[in-house]
Amino acid sequence: MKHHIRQLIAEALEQARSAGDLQYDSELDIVVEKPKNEGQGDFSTTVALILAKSQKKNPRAVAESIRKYLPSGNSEVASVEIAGPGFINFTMTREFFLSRLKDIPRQGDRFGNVNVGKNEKVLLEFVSANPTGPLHIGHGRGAAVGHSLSLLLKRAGFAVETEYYVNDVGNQMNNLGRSTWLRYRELLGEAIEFPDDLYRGEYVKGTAQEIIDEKGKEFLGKSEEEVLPFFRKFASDSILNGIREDLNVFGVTFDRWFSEGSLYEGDRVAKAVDWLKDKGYVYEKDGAVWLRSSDFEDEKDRVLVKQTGERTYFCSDIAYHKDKVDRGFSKIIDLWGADHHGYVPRMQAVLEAMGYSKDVFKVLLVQFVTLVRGKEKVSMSTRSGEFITLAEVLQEVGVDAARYFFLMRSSDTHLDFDLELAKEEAPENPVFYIQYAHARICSIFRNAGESGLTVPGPEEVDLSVIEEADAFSLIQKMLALPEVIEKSALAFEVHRVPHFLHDLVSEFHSYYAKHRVVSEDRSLSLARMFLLNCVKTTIANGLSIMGVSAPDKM
RNA sequence: GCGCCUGUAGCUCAGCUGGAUAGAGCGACGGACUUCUAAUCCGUAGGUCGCAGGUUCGAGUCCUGCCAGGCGCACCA
Repeated sequence: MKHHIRQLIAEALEQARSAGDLQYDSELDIVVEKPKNEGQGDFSTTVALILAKSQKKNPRAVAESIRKYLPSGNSEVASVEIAGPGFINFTMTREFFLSRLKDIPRQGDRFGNVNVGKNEKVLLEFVSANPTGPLHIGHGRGAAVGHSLSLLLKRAGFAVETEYYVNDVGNQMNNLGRSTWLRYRELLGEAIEFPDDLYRGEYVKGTAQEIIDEKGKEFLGKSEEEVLPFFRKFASDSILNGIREDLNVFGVTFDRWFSEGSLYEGDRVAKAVDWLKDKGYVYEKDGAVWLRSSDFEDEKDRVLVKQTGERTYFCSDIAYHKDKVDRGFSKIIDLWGADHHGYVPRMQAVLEAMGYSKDVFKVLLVQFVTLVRGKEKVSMSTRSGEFITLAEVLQEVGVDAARYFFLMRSSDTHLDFDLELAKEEAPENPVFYIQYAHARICSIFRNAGESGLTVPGPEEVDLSVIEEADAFSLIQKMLALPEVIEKSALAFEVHRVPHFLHDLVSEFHSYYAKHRVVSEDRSLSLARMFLLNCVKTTIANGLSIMGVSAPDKM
């Protein structure tokens, strides 16, 4: 919608320039926005204010020379006015909004989609929690944000693929196997002193019990070397399955589960290192192999191969990201927990060392989640292995509330997740507030159906009977969805979607309270049903980005 | 000590690439159900946008310094 206005302005500017009224050469960024206050029109632009300086004229005069070339008094633009220091305000006709409103049912569940992505291949990696324990609440936020971001980017026209990187090699896997082995023996009656540096969580006992159930005591008496491969594999498989299950329940799926171990097949890790070596970014020192990451923005060089000959995690991560690039993605997005932010510069350095421009690779950091119950903080201590799992939260508050709460704040602020509020089926709970609007509209339609009324199609409906100002405000709000999707996708900011929905729904509830939809006036009833059907579609599309259901009945 | 994120109403947070009079929810207070779902609506109160400078026609938004909180600063993953 704003694009349309922007187009009008661009044309007027061009005419003003060729007529010699204005001189400028650079591409102008034309900002169109919706004025906050009554009486300032439906759209407004600041181009005149921005141009004024280079024109060495006062902004109002610049505005006037633009306005000369702007259409007005036609079927779309009712009037164009200059206000304040030099704003150009557009007032649109009702027909303009009503005809655009009809696009909503025509587009249905595609309404809101845009094509700023131009089908660009994007790889979005998120969660990627190590298979050494169940997903906790922090992973939940990453999962919700990542998955919704992928849905958002798709709606914005990007060709997105999602991926979970499974860190299934390395010392941590041995530790997990060892932990399980110890618990196994403990459960079978042995007295065990459990070391601090192993995984102490309860779930390890669960895994050990599974082994007992399946295999009985057959490992007892054997050496650790003998049994470790089995325990390691069994435990990580079991945990990874659990993670998959939790994510399924949460409605989060991935296009690909990428195994770190698979990088070692065919020596892909070594090849990636060699490749960087050829470019002169790798050297040996103190018996270790280093990447000269300080040539880029990293503060120091990083070890790729330890003195022991083992490769670091960073090393396989290089191979992994090289693989991503090799697969033809022109945009690579990683979603990490904020505690990994120190890792960003070195990964950035890798991509640059590989010769890619900085904006190919983007790390999005998701800040921590604090669980609260009303006023009380729910304490979590990772050290003891006692943390709140995602599964527990889902059990308590449900998928919809959890997804909404994870998404409603900007990812780079800490999130207070109020369990008490999330599970409340009350107006204070924003998820229910929005879902209720959808259900309410469905309910109105059911009711109208009893009077023989069904929602009319865009070709048959007569919208001229809609005159209320708040209906037009509602319409403008709905028609903003494409812009919301475009902007939040380009900024990678999913939280704008729930904010948009909350605003929209609030206008709907208010409209509902003031105007009766189904009345004796048949054509007015039909027109309003059409309007509400558009609201319903807009809500449903917004909720679908968040992975929150849009119920017909509550 | 260095780096990243954050500081906006009592609480939790929006504020889109700087734009017209800083917004919402919760909480508080006061109203509205014989009427399509009151899981809703309407109204009132509540702010030196952490502090101090700077940039400019204009700053919550950009720059510098300081203060406070969170998180990092491994030949761990």
